[in-house]
Amino acid sequence: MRSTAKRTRSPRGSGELLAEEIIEAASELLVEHGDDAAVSIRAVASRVGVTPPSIYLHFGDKDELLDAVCARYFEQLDGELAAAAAGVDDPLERALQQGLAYVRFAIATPALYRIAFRQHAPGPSKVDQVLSASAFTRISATVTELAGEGFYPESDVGEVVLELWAAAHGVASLMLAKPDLAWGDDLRLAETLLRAVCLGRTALGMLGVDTEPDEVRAWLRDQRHAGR
Amino acid sequence: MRSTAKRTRSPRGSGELLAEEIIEAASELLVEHGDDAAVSIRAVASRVGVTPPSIYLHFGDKDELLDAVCARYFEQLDGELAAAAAGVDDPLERALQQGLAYVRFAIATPALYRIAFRQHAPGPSKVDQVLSASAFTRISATVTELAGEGFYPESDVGEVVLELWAAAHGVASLMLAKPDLAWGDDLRLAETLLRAVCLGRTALGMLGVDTEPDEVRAWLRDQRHAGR
DNA sequence: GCTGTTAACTTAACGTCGATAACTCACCGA
DNA sequence: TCGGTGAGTTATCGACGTTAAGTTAACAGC
Repeated sequence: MRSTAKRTRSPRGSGELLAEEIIEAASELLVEHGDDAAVSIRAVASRVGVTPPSIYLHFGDKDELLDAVCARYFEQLDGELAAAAAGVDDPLERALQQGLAYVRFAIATPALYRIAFRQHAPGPSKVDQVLSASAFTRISATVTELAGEGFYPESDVGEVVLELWAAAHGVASLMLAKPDLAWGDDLRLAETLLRAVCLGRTALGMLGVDTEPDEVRAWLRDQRHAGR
Repeated sequence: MRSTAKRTRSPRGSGELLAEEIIEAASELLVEHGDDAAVSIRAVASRVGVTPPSIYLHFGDKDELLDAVCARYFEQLDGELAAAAAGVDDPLERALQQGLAYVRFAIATPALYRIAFRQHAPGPSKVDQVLSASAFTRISATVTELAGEGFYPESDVGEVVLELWAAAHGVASLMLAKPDLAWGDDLRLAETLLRAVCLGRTALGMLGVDTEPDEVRAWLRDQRHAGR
C-alpha cells in the first residue's frame, strides 16, 4: 500500500477528475494483488494521495465504487469482442471467437471478473448497463445473424445468447475458482463447449431430430445400432 | 442476530460437537439472510451461545469455517444427484437430470453456492475434496457410461465432465448473479444448454463432421444451400 | 482587491470486524 | 488430593467502512 505524496487540491469544476483517479487506483490494486481484500477504502485513498473520507465525495459507498470499477472493466470487454470479431466474416466462427475472447478476457484479470459477478445491491447497476449496452448487444448481433441464416429455427435469439453467455461464463468462472482441474494450457475445452452450444441444436435439427428427450434417445439408439 | 443463552460447558471429549453446531449456525445465518455479510464470527458465536474466540478452538480462521460449511453443503449435493439419477436407466437422460439437479441445487440456496465458489486460500480445501469425491465422481460415472456407448469417441471423459460442469455452473452462477435476465420461470434454458453439451459433438460426429472450424462451416454451408 | 459562497478536502471519531494473548475453571487420571 | 489439560472466557489489538464536523482554496460579484 504505497503512500503517495499529498495531492494539490483540484480546481473548482473538476470533481470528476478525482473520481476517475479513484477508479483507476482501485483497479490497479485489484489487479496487482489479485485479491479484493486488498481493495480497502483506505488503501485506495492512500494510493490516490487523499484521505479516506474523500472517496465518499465521489461514490456513495464502497459497492458503488466497485460497481464503477467493473463498469469500466467491461467497457474494455466491448473492445476485445470487437477486435475478436473483426475480419471474421462467417457469423458462426465469429460467435465462437467472441465467446473465446470473453473467456480470455475473464481469466486475464481474475480479481476483476470475480468481483463483477458478486452479489450486488438490488437496483440497476452500472455494470449491468454497460454489459447490456456493449457485450450483450454485440453477441446478440452475431446470434441474430446466425438466426437469420436459419440456425435455431425454433428458438428465441435471446435464449441462445443467454446460453452462449452462460457457457462462456461457466468456463471462465470455473477455471478461476478451480484452477487445479485439468483445463489444459489452452482454451480447447472452452472452444469445444462453445461450439457445442452454437451448433448442438442446429445439428440435431438438421438431422430431423427434435430436442425432446425420447426422440433424441430413440434416434441415438437407432444410430448406434444401425451405424458402424 | 439472536443471542442464545449461555451453553453449559461441554464434557471432556466432545470438542467436535461444538464444531458441528458452529457449522450449522453459520449455514443457517447464511441461508436466512442470503448474504455472506451476515455471517460474522461474532454472529455465529452468538447464535451458538458462545464467545467469539471459542470459534478459533475449532477452526483456524473464518475461511476454514466457511470451507467446512460449504463442504457440508456439497455433501447434500451428492444426495440430490443420486436422487435425480435414481431410476433413470438411459445414461444420456441421467446426465441431463443430474445436470438439472445441480442447477436446482445451486439456485435453491444462492448464498451458499456463491460462497463455495469464491476465491479461497491455495492448498487443498474440504470443499474440493468433497466435490471431487462425490458430485464429480458421480457425474464422471454417467459420462463414462455414455463414452462406453460410443459417445465422444475422440474425447477424454474428463474433458466432457468438465464441460458439463462448466455449463451447469455457468447457468446457475449467471442466474444467481443476474436474476433479472430473461431466464423464464423453469429450467428450460438450462435443459437446452445441457442437452447441447451432451449431444452437440455426438451429433456432429455422427454426421461425419469433424469439429474443425472450416469443416463445420463448409458442412453447414452445404446443408443450407442443399436442404430445404 | 475585497468578500461571501461553496466545492474539495481533512481531522477526528464511531461501531464492527477478524484475530490473538492471557486467563479461568471444570474434569479426569494417578 | 492434585497436577494436567481441554473448553471456554475476558480483554484487547489493528484494520475496516462510514459519518460528522471542521478547514481551505478557488471562483463570482462588486
